[in-house]
Amino acid sequence: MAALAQEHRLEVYRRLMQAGPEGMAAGEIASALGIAPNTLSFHFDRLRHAGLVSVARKGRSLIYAARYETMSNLLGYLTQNCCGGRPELCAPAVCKPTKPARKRQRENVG
Amino acid sequence: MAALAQEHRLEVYRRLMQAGPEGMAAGEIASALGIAPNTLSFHFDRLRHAGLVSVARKGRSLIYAARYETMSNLLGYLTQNCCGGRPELCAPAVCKPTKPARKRQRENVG
DNA sequence: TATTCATTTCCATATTCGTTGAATTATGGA
DNA sequence: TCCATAATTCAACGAATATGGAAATGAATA
Repeated sequence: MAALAQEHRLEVYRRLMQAGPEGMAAGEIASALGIAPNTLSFHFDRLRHAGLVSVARKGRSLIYAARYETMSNLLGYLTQNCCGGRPELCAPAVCKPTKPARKRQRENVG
Repeated sequence: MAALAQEHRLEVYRRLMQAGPEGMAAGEIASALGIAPNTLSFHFDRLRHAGLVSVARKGRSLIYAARYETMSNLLGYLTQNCCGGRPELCAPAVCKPTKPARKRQRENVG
């Protein structure tokens, strides 16, 4: 989770999300965001280690792409562990745009 | 967001979430989590500065409580900014436990 | 008032983090 | 092979972070 707690990494990740499954070349992101390539490489390492991005070589460029599943897991973790037992307090902000209707639920907390 | 990117702070916040609106005394959390009181005070400062907790004095103890609204905002921010344009990729993990039956059902994510 | 308890603030330290510059690996083309 | 491009690794630095001990603050109590 700490991987997204840094401005540059968050920017990078958002760009990759916008780029979609095709991803973007490292240099492309570097020039788009104005980050030095080696600095960006450092951040990529963090993102990759956190499982937030995947990488594949294409020619002489390395293509990075966001891993949606990990973000999904992160959101699930936050709602389960941080809002656990009281999802009605946190879920609305996330679920509202998709489906505002909720039922009551009962969940035990260790 | 960086406020939760630290193990101790995340633990503290989860405890406060579990404690509910009544909150917990600082010393109570300190002994429960095995964190030195002054160190904990440092982390409380971060959490409070991030708007994640509120504090109120009760007798000679300071009662900290989680602010659900901020977590709700955080989840909203993550879904909007990181999953923006593709909420169908992230929302399922959050919305599923509340009401699984409406559209297609997805396999559970770790 | 003096004392005691709970918590914070101050200070000092070891660690981690983000960044830069130089050197290195990897791919593609002449 | 040699060269250019793309990205990484390495070494190092300043800044921020997390932590603990000592002292100070605030509030209840005798």
